[in-house]
Amino acid sequence: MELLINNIRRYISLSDEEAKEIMSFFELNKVSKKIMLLEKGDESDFTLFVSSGCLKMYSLDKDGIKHIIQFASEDWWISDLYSFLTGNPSEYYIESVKDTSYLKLTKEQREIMLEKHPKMERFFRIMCEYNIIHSRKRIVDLMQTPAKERYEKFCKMYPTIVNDVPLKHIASYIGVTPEFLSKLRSIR
Amino acid sequence: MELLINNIRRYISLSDEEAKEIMSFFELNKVSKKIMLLEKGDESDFTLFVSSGCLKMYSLDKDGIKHIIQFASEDWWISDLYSFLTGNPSEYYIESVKDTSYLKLTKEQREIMLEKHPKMERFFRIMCEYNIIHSRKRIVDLMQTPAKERYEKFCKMYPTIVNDVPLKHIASYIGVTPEFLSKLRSIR
DNA sequence: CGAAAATTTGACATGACTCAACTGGAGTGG
DNA sequence: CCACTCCAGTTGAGTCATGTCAAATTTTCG
Repeated sequence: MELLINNIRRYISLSDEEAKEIMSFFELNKVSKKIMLLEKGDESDFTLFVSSGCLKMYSLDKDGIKHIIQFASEDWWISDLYSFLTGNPSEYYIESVKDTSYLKLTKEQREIMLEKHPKMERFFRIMCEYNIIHSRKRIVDLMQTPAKERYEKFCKMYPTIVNDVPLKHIASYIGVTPEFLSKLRSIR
Repeated sequence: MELLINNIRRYISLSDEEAKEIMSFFELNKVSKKIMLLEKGDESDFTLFVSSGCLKMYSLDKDGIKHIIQFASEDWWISDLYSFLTGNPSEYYIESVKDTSYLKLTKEQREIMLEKHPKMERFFRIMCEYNIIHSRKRIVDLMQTPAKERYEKFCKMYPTIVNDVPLKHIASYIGVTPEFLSKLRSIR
């Protein structure tokens, strides 16, 4: 897919030849909405790149309440790195929010790819670095920003996702109950 | 320093020759407590590896309240990746909590090092991946774990740091006011 | 020892949650 | 195409976790 190659080229340069080879490590898949791609307890031996649609990753707490860790819509990567790296069973779930097509890179394929294309180490390194920046901002927000502002920020930052997912998912992502988010919205 | 080399060897293998060369990109520094290593507004063009002592990274909100993003004691890395990567002025502060010695790797030196030792791409990639895992756990905790438990987890996870820093810093890290943490502790 | 900082304590305020009831669409099946 | 169900979303009353502010106490350290 064009989209993936452009995504990679944002951080490193690739010849057309290389691009084609790299693509060959990925497998294209399509799912309809509400399909589980990863269940808690499974080993997450893959990383996904969403080419259209939207996925969500979440955990369930002891009361069975969902906490959304990440959305991934078009042009985003998503995986349970913990399980992916350590081989331990996953703590999280990954599920489609709408009809979605994605490219799948298995752990095994990634190792082979990194072996053959050490450039890609650089790509994944940089991608991770940006991910860390993002995670840190989110941590700071959870600590120092009131819920109402978190919601407004979310809407500004992810206008696409706001249209793709039900409100209660957004509530979960920003860390409040759906009822409370509803009240926040009505106040404005 | 031995410590740094062992830290790197946790993820990739290095010959003694390589280890020596890699060390040469770092600069050893020592500071006493309460010294600012990075101020908001500066460009953070370095990454630090703490070889003894303890550093903290924090943001200040509009009311001037500190929110600790990360501690780094012996054998930890710390940097404001955002500023380090983008060259934009930093949003954060880095300050020593006690007398500390650390190894400094500048952006420039890192680029040269990565050029000469592409292996290190792999090291930084893996380090970042583990960092992301950790950040995600912290996000989930902030969302789904009550403050008391967060405190208990912190004590278990970072017994060293508990002794190194005042309580109010821990309160800040787990995302509560010092007064409230104090009450939590007295309840037990 | 004495000043400054860290920690504790208490009274009170508030943001966010719980639970239950209600509303309004979006399917679904007859 | 209607009746029915099932969610998502809203609303309200009451509660709980955590914050605020101010003061008292303890610890740290020059």
